[in-house]
Amino acid sequence: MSSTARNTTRERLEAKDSAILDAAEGIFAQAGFDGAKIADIARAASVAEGTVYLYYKNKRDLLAGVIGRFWSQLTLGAEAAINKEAGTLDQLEQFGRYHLQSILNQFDLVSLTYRAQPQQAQDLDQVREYVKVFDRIMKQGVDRGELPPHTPIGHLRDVFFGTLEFSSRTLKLRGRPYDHSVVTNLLSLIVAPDQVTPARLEATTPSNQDLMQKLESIQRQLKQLPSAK
Amino acid sequence: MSSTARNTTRERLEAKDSAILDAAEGIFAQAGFDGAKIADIARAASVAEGTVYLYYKNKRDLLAGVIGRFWSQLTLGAEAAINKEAGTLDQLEQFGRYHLQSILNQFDLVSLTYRAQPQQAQDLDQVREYVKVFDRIMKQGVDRGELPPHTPIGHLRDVFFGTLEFSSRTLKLRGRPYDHSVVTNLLSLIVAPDQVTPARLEATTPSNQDLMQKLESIQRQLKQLPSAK
DNA sequence: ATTTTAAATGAATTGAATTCATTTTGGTAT
DNA sequence: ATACCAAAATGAATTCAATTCATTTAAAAT
Repeated sequence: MSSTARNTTRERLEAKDSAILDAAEGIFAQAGFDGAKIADIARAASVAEGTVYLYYKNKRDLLAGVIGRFWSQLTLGAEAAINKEAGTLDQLEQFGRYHLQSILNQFDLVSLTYRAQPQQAQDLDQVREYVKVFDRIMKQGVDRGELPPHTPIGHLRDVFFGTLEFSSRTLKLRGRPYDHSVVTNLLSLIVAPDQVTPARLEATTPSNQDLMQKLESIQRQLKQLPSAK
Repeated sequence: MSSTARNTTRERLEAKDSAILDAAEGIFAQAGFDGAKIADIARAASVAEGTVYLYYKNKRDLLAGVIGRFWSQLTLGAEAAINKEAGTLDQLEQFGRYHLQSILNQFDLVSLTYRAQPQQAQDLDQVREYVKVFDRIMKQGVDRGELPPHTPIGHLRDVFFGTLEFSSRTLKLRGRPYDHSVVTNLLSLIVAPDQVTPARLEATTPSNQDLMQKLESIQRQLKQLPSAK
């Protein structure tokens, strides 16, 4: 078996796998999990019913494959949509906008993500990867000194994704399209200092050490200025 | 047909309906939608399989019945958990705490609420009723002058429920129990500091806070300078 | 007590997921 | 080229559970 031959074989198999996922994605999104028939998926992928089971253990596993690929692609799209040079607030806005638009466009698929008890923990691996995009932006924001040192990233992550997911449901329910004010409003809660509130302050009350760090960070920035403006 | 007789008949039917819902709730929660077998539910409710279909058109409809009753009860529980005499922030905290605890305790049932494409719009009627509890608290807060006149209640509603739902998923995923800081943190985002009762403000406003805010504001201004960075 | 109507039953039907004995295909060695 | 083998694919047969329905049982009305 030559290496080239093996490659073409694998490519052929991957193409078929991909065809099955494409078909399944369409049918799942259109008919829901229960409504989707393996027979239909097989037909749409131009394979026999039995073939589907060579690639996926069962219907649930097939859905997991579709969902996993979907979130992987979403992660790639997000990386592309975010300007790494921009400031934290801008990056958050780009990500928030991208996220809300995406989950609205693919609402049916997203809804299938958390169908009752994801059997395998690793069913959500790709979702976790996606969520890390937010963590990275926030961490960078703290490192850059654009966010308070003790920003509760974990909590804010739940606020960010939770709010956008719930908002997408609300919009869908009312037959409304993408609404940028959802993102704006959310960001104002997450990053705007003017709206910082007592409990949040309590959670993030900076120590004198934090203040010193902040001053040093400002000092470093000042040094980069050619001249005082 | 005497009025007493009709009552006992109806009561008997309602008791049976209730028994079916009880059984279904337990089995759906334990086995998920697909895993739940009508045969098991019927056995648990001590009725024949066919009887289930006299009360509910099909399995999906039965689930809708379970979910509807669940959220109705949650609404009653919420009303009971909230002290109407208390201030807005306290009421929100009571509701937030109640909500998070409830959806954690009944996580499996809650997960079944938004299973792919709720067929009938009215499947979510009870959820809407529940959500109104939040609206009422907020509206009262605005009327009482405890919240700003233009508080975006609709947006904040999505933040409130979205965050708590997502947080509950996070906690479950990590095998963590109820965590009050989730509620505290959320409320700090939703309720602005100058609207909070003076006592609470005094208790939680440290002086370093102001310094930190000022420094951050200076830093943001620095970033705006053309030559910076 | 008899008739009528409603409720309940569970065996039979149906429909779709999954399996598996068989066939086809593609690669490798002779 | 041909024969051979293993991998891949097929789709008819099996299995499992939702749903239906002819029949029985219980309750209400007369």
